[in-house]
Amino acid sequence: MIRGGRRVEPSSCASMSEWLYSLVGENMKTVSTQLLERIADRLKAMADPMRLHILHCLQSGEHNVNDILQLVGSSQANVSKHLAVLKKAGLVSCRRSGTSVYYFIADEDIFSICRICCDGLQRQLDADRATIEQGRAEMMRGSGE
Amino acid sequence: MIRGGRRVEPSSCASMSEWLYSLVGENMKTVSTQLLERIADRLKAMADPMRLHILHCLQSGEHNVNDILQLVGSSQANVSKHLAVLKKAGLVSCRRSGTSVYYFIADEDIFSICRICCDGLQRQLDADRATIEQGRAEMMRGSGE
DNA sequence: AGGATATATAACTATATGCCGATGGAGGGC
DNA sequence: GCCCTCCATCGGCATATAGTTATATATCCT
Repeated sequence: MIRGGRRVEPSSCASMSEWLYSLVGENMKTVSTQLLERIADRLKAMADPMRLHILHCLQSGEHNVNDILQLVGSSQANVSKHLAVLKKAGLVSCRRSGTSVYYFIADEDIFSICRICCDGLQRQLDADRATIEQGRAEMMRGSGE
Repeated sequence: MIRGGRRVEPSSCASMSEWLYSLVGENMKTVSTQLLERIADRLKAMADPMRLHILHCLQSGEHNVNDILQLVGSSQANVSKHLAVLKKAGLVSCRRSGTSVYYFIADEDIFSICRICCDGLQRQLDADRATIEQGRAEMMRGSGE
């Protein structure tokens, strides 16, 4: 937390909630801009269909770049850049073996996030469908009068 | 390490498998591009510091636009546009009361996602610190010989 | 109706991002 | 050394996005 000139070191906090969740200071307005940016960066790294595809490919285990670009069906340069983004965000890591570079998931939590998103999409669709069906029923009743 | 095919099975997969988890078809390559795009859109809606700030403000309860722009300290037009993005993504909803429009969280799961991101950041920082400390210790030993 | 307030939208600029083609650099086999 | 494979990076182009200013819309009040 870096508000008001005083800086609280993570090590001096008992738990994450004390540091990261010092998100909220004395009042609602003192939110750490830094933290918001870092969360945003992390989400931004995931918020791309191609990168999600790559992550999904790596879910089954590590792969080298050549394998990945075959799996996702894109150019080498493009995949390489996306991998660089994922790596910079700490979502994947890599190791060298000969001329190949093998990438693997560094943070399994990304799949939890994906699942939460899928659940949300599902709920949203269910709600939309219910709304439409209800509306349709009302229209039917209206035309019946 | 993570390689070796571990797969995260969603607990509620039974209900989702038909549509959402058509993600994985017979083989790994048949991933629904549509689903990846929709997940990406949802994450993209969250992946912005200003929008995260707004969401955080709404965590305590509904607020009208004027309150929100005071809380986050931005212009009316900008906040309004961000709210439109969040609404389109289904993350917030709103209701009208007089001339005011009150926005509120439509999907509490976003906070779970934030929480996961914070956990990840924390782990990452801890790992970085450990690496640096270990490296420093090795350097110390090296100079001592 | 007309004015006041609250919110949404349009037009525009600056910046960021995704993609491609071409080039550079690292490791392995000859 | 030379070449080959694999990967990373650069320059360029097209699009997308955050931000601002100005304008439009909606509701309430008199």
